Amino acid sequence: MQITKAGEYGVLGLIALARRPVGEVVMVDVLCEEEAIPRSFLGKIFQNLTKAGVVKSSRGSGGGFCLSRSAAEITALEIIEAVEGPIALQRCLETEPDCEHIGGCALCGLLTEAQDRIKEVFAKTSLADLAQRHLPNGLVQQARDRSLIPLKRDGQIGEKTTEAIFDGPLKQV
Amino acid sequence: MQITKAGEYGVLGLIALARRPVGEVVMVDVLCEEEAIPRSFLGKIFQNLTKAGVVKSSRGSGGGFCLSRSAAEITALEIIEAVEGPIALQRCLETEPDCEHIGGCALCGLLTEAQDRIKEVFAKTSLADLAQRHLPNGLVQQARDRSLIPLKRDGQIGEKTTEAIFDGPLKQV
DNA sequence: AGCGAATCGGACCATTTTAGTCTTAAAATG
DNA sequence: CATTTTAAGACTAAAATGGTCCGATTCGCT
Repeated sequence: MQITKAGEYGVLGLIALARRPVGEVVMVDVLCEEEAIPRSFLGKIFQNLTKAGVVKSSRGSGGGFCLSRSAAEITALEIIEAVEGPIALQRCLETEPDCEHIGGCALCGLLTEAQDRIKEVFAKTSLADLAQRHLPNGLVQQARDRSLIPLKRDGQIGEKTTEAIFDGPLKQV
Repeated sequence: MQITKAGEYGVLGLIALARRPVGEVVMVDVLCEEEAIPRSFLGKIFQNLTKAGVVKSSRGSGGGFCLSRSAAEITALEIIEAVEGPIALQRCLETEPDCEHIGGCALCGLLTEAQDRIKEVFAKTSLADLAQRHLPNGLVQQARDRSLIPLKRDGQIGEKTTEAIFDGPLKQV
């Protein structure tokens, strides 16, 4: 009962993409650096996102990925299901439409309800929402290396600290 | 993002236990037959439920398991977490208390919310609720073997059919 | 046309988890 | 003390997870 790394990376990669102006084509390598994701893995994940119609890919020199729609029109549910397959807590609904227990199964009812709640949460959150409140993981890592952020924080990060992270000269990892 | 077989069997086994008068000691073998669960597997699962204080075990001849409390006081959340470990959609909260992304991670917020919703659903459902609306899997299987229920149903099972399943002579599988 | 840059698609691989089984030990009953 | 039942843990096969790697393809540029 966990989100997979693939799902996690997929969302993070898209957040990095969503930070740029719409339509800008970005290479996988760039996205990986920003969010500290293994390169070849994100490539594979983005293949699924392309098939699902979330991003558009262009090959060849100058190629890369861009969002196929505005970030506000892409939901977290869409992203996660594109990468991990449909969210299905119970198995019976996945393989066969009828539960083995023929309507007398209490578990199915319970799991269906839980599943619906999860989907609600994911469906109401857009990629734009996520991008807005996300601090790039790669930059955070770099900042930590340069001791701009303490490893164990005692308070919240203030505006100043955040600025410092973004303004400092970036060491490409 | 699925419930495990262990979790599923744990709930079903407890439902079977909850159908009896409180305090009655039942052997694993009996519960397995009723819900069509592999014997040795359910034994192991019930070990965890014992440790978690959901059931009490007694060894030796005449031994078995019984609920440690009334079924109304046991929640589905308690059962599932006892068997599968704590429900934690995101990993960062599991291993270390601080998210890697130091509060700037949009994913953590999203997953935490989804996780809270799941827990709500599971926490508000008691074992008594589940037992009430559950038709024993083993019996359903047997009934199907004897063609009391069509494999592909066209409608819902009526009262009559349900009665028939419970009243018929039971072939122990 | 040809070269290099870059993705696509799929094969491949190591590790972990899942879903069980089996065996030995320990406890309770008669 | 023999039988019955759980406890605990070792063991195993199969699937999922988390990647890597490489050849094919396609695009842009000269």
